Amino acid sequence: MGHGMASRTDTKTRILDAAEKLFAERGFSETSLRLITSKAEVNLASVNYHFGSKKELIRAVLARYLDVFMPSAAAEIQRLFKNPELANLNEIFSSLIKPLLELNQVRHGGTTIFLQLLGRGYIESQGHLRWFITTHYGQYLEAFVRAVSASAPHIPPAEMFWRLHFTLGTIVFTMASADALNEIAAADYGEHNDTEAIIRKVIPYMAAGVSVPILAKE
Amino acid sequence: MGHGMASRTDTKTRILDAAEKLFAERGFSETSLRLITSKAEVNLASVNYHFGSKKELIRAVLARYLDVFMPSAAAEIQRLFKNPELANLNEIFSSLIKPLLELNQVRHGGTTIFLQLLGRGYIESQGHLRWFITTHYGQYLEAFVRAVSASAPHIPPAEMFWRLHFTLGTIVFTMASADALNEIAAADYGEHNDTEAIIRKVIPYMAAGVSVPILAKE
DNA sequence: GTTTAATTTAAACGAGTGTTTTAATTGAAA
DNA sequence: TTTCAATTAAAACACTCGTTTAAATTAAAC
Repeated sequence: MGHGMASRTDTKTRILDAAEKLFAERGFSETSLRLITSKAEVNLASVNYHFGSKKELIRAVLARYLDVFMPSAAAEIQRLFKNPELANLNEIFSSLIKPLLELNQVRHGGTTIFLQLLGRGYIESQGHLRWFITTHYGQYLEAFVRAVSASAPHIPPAEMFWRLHFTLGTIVFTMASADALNEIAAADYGEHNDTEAIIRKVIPYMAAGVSVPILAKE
Repeated sequence: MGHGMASRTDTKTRILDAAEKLFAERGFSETSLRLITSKAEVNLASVNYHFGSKKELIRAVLARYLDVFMPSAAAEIQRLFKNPELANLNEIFSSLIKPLLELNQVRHGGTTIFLQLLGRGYIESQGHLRWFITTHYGQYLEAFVRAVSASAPHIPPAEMFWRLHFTLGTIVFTMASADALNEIAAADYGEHNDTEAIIRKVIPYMAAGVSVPILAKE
């Protein structure tokens, strides 16, 4: 029963740390277990020993971020609605900035990595990560959707569903190519934006899109 | 020199038709040449014989659509600006609908396939497809950027750069996951949207985001 | 009808994948 | 110190992948 607790945790963490970086950079299926374990300086078989399979490793990588982000984000939303006057969309989206940037304290570059992982998870892996997220964190997602819907009551639920996924695509694609975009922006416009600056640029864009009135058909 | 022209063209077309469908559905790296050639009912080696490599097959699949879409889209933009009064953003984005839907006449389901391919191309394949598109079709892209900038003169170039990439992310992510989103929308809201319906939903979102005034910092 | 180049075919190649197995090592409990 | 389960390690397994090779087939040119 008693055994080397320290070394086991260490190996698991080394794997998770190496995996999340590589997954975010190159995607899940493009990242082999051999590359992960060599970067982590652990044995190849240790992934299957500690996590069971590659698929479960992917889930563990995502869960480590979601377990921090989701409750924090939910608390921010709740705090916002304690206020008597209704929050507007910009405020709701902006309330996610703090939980997102806190991920940088959890791990270096955590904010960018998390958003990139989220994007990869939704695009790759036909549905099984989407299912994992909605079943494990559905309560948080629903609370967020309710908050947004209350702030834009003129948008019907079905339309809001689509617009929130447009929003997901906007943020996820932007963060996935943030490094490349930043290089171009620096070269062409002399701009140097960190992750927070980009988030603050994208929020007005998303808020405007989500709340734009639906045009009557001609 | 003279040789079986009919059979060669037929084989190449069979490969392209099978490949574009599978690439759009499952992504490039998740689609094996063996799956493509079995669906196309041609020999495995014929891909390397006719296209050289899998990477060049991917480019050929995309080029077959871009060669139709890009000139058509450019013509629409140009036609829009022949009109004395300035076009608004909704009109500019909407002018791409016709060129997009024309792809359905080229091939069954062509519009969806093209947009999904575009999304896969920008997300997968780290940069080499992005490079292929900008170097081969850059003139068309620049004309489009000029048209959008003229319609939103209150947005400085650097900000417009970011917002157009937000827009790219929105459309690309949406189309890459269009099938999955449509399934959810059908189950949860009883909605059944075709590609045109989704395009018409996303355009107001993007137009509002691109043109939203920049807030003075507090 | 013969020649000749284009095309198709079947088979193999070499490298890479996730996973499993079996043995060695570790370190706290007895 | 012995015991024994947890962990690490090295190797092999059973695939799949894109690509190449070499022979067979096709059909147009002469």
